[in-house]
Amino acid sequence: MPNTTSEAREQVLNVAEQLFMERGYSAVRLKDIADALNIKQASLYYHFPQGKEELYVEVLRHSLRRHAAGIQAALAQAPAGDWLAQLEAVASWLLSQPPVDKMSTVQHDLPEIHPETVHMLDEESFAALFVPILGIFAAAQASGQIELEDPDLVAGMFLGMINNLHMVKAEWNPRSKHQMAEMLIRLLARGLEPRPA
Amino acid sequence: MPNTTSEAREQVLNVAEQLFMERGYSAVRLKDIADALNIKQASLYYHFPQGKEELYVEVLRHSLRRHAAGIQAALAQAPAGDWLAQLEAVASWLLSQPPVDKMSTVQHDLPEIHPETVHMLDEESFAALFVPILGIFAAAQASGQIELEDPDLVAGMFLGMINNLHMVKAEWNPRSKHQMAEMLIRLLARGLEPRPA
DNA sequence: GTCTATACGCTGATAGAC
DNA sequence: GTCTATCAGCGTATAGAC
Repeated sequence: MPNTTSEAREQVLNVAEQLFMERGYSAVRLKDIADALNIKQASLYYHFPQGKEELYVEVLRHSLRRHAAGIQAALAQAPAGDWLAQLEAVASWLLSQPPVDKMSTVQHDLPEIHPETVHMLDEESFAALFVPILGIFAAAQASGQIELEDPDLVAGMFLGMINNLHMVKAEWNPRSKHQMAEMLIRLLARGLEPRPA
Repeated sequence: MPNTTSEAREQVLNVAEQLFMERGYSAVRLKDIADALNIKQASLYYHFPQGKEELYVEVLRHSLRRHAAGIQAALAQAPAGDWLAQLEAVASWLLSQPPVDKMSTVQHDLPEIHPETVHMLDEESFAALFVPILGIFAAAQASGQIELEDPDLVAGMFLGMINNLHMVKAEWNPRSKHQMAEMLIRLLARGLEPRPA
């Protein structure tokens, strides 16, 4: 019975995720994925009978599920109420993973995908990525630790900012991505500090 | 004599830029570009005899030249020494243009392009986009208006931040991109404010 | 400058053996 | 689960007329 969880299928998803995320949907050939797995292109159809599009969508869902769990875990491990530590924990998780550029992915690649599917992915990525981040800022604001006009905007910027770090080549900046994330978060924190009227 | 500046060629570049920037190199078919111009696919080879890759590279160079000029113009028009106004002017320019995601473009699409060409584009985008922004921050820092540890990092973040705004769908956030840019810049400015030890 | 016609390689996909 | 064999369709590119 295909289409269920299995060792081999999992491997396909992981390898495919790597490739799709770094090159985008249309630039990745099924042969590339098969080669990376040392199997033949046609063998992929055992796991994903509907072909490339199904594989891609499953990759995205797989990735989003992992991110939802990873971000929750990062938050659980960070001191409750410490929004700065929480942001850093989430950033650290995001940097440990292949890039998940919600927007870039969704807008570059998904024109080629069925619109209903796109909508579903939109909602899943919203729940997995955006909502938890937004929660951090909202809580910090509610407790008066920060002042911000538009939590949605800042949450989106945060995600984008961290994601951009994935693309910074080592030659551009000598620091590690984690160091850069930390500096940017510190900068953000300064900007959000409450201040006397 | 092809390969030179001409009305038709310019049109091709503009239409192709739009498509390449929103879908990425491999997802755009020469037929898509031709259709948008109401000409036939093969006709593109009159202007770009080397084919798709040449067209793409010329699109990028064309775009970078326009950005270099546009950013300079934006800076010239902003009050000298007013780094905030300068950032806003640059942001406004960038938002008026099709996206130029230096990094996303360079890393998604350019695997399929000759490496030497990639290097050249790297340098051109560095000079056209990064250097002017960096200049703003460096000058502001030199004159003591801001305090920042890593100007390169902040300049890169600024570019990425503005570019991300291109992908924010209207349903996500009711504000205009310019409003969002203004808010983000204000936030950044707060974070960079010098403060007493 | 743009067209028609066409060649050709590549890619996604199917069928069926092991 | 993975393989070989095969194919239809698409996308790039070329040749040459207008």
